[in-house]
This record gives sequence, structure tokens and C-alpha cells, in this order.
Amino acid sequence: MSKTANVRPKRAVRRPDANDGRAAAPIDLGVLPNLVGYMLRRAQLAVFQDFWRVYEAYDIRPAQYAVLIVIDRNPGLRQSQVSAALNIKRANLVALLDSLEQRGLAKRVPVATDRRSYALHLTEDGAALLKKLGELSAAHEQRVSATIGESGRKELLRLLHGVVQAVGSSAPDDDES
Amino acid sequence: MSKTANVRPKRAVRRPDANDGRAAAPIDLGVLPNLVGYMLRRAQLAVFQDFWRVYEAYDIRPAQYAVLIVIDRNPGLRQSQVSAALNIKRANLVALLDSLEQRGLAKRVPVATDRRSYALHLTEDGAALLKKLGELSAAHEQRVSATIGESGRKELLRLLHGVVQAVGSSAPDDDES
DNA sequence: TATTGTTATACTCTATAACTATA
DNA sequence: TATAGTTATAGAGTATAACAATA
Repeated sequence: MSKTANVRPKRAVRRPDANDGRAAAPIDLGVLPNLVGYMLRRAQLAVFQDFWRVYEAYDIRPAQYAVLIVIDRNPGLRQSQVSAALNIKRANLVALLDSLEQRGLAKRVPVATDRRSYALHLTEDGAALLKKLGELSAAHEQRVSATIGESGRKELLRLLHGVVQAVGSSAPDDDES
Repeated sequence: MSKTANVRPKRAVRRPDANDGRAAAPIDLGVLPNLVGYMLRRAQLAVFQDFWRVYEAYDIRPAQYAVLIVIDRNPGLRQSQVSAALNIKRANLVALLDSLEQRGLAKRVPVATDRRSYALHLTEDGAALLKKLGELSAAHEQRVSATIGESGRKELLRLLHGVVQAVGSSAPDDDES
């Protein structure tokens, strides 16, 4: 922040066209590396890439993994609750659950007291797979630790929680009129 | 990490169906809040939401803002270089630049020495808008600081850079056959 | 009247292949 | 032959509106 904002005595010190030297120009990203949003995006892509590389062998994507976890920890949950908890629109959760159900990982159980909704449960296969995925997930986290240290990872989580809590809850469905 | 992995003396302590009590069930997210990937996604969505809310008045999206910055800092850059610097596929950059050009914010200048490529420059309008956007961006960052403190923001950036550098460079185009 | 799950649909992002004109 | 920009297209992810069944 020691940059004199607008003064500019010498008309902006324009560098010559960047493709002149033709020497593997490093390309100046300006303020981008100092913007939290930009770096969050880059980091998320990097981490998801590692996640994806491991989980593709099981044909599981991040959203599916999250849903499996939530159902496992809250057996009997209804779709609208999963939707709310994970910020997934009700409408978009349908196909995701169809997939999990067709693969025999989760099931929709009719609820006697409310015939509109289903109680969600993991199948035994689903629970077994989730256990395996948990191990992969732990290894994945350790790979993050390998880059910034375990204390760094903990600190990162702490800061991310702070950011999320502040801007936080972005309504899962809301205004449907 | 003080959880005895598999032992489970009492057959897993299953809670009753989560929609029994019907008391605004809090819903257990399990390990999700401890996963860097999950929290990165939530944080990115939260921050982008704030960013978007401010920038929509100027009809500028994150990727467009990044491109404007890079062109401004590296006048004369070619499209493939922007593509490489920002991890945007060459093909997807075309429409983005078309938009900026049609709005009179950037321009493609033919290069005499290589008639296949264009040198990218901001127009005066583009430079003026970018200056304004920079101010909004600074305010946006300050809003992040307001949640986790300026030292927290700096630390967050440091950790994100660490993560990105490690997994890092995910080739902007690459294997096209 | 409101809610649950659903369908249909659309829009943005991103990814791949193939084309053209140049080099 | 390789490269820069382009086009077309397809796939995820996400968003809204409207419907049937049920509350």
C-alpha cells in the first residue's frame, strides 16, 4: 500500500508491449494475488483437482460425497433438509439422489407421517463406501498439510470459517414466489 | 483426531431419525467443516457473492475483472498469454474479449510481425473503469478484513498461496491432441 | 394456503475437437 | 508441421418456474 495512488509524475511509465522481448515474459498479475476472492478460487481449483483425481476411481464428486456424509450423520433426513444444509437447490438434489439410489448407495424410505417426503438413509454398500472415502479424504487432507503444514491447515480452516460465518448463509432455495 | 477409528464397542450409537424431534434439527455436517476443500468452496461462494453484489452495477464478472487487470499491467499481451496466465481456455477467452471490446473497454490491435495474433490494450474507457473497479475492490477486501481482521486476511492469502503453489499450475490449454 | 418432491428449462463455466490463416 | 485465434458443441453446476400430491 505504499503506492502513490494517482499522482504519477511521468505519465504512467508504460512498459513496452509485453510480447516484444519474447523472453518467456513472466506476465504481471497486478493486484490479483492480493485479492482474497481470486486466491480462494485458485486454491479451490487446486484442491478440488487433487480431490477429484482420487475420487474419480469411485465415480464420486464433491457434492455427492457431501450428501453421503450428511445422510450418514443424520439418518432419516428429508431432501429439503439436505438441500438446506448443503446449499443445494431442492430441484438439483433430485438427480443427485437418483444417482446415489440407482447405484445402491442411498435409499428413499417413505415416511408414514408425511407422505410427501422421504427419509434418506445409506445402504450398507453406501456406508461401506463412505468409510473407504473417509480414508481417502484423510489422506487428501494430509496432502494439504504437506504443503502448508498441519498448523497451517488448521489455521486456514479457522480463517475460512470466519469468512463464511460473516458473509455466510446464502439461502438454499428461498424466493420461489 | 482423538476418535477411535473403527473399534466401536456399542454398535455405532445411531441417533433416532433426525426428523423425529421436529425441533429445528441442527443437522450434523460431520467432517465437512474440517475439510479444506469443502470450506474453500463455501468461502469462495461467500466472497464471490459479496464481489458480485458490488460489481453487478458495472456488469463486470470476476473473470472479466481479472482480464482487465492483466491487460492493464501487460499492454500488448496476446490472447494466448492471458489464457495461460489466468487459466482460461483460449476458446473461452474469445467471447469474453468480444464482450469487453464491444463495450469499448479493450481492443485487439493487429500485430505487424505476426498476423495471426492481436496485441491487447485497454481503451481509455477501459482504464478509467478499471480504476473505479480497483476502488471497489479495495473496499471489498476491507469487508473481508472486517470479518477476520487485516492480519487474518494477510495470513489467509499467505496460506492460499502455499496451497496453490503446491498443487499449482493446472495447464491452461495443453493436450489438444 | 403452504410444503415436498419433481420436471422442465435456461444460463453460466468449463472442456474438447476441428477449422482458418498464418508462421 | 506448429501456432493463434476462432467456432461449434457438450458437459457440469446452478438458477427459476410450475406442477401434483399432500399437509
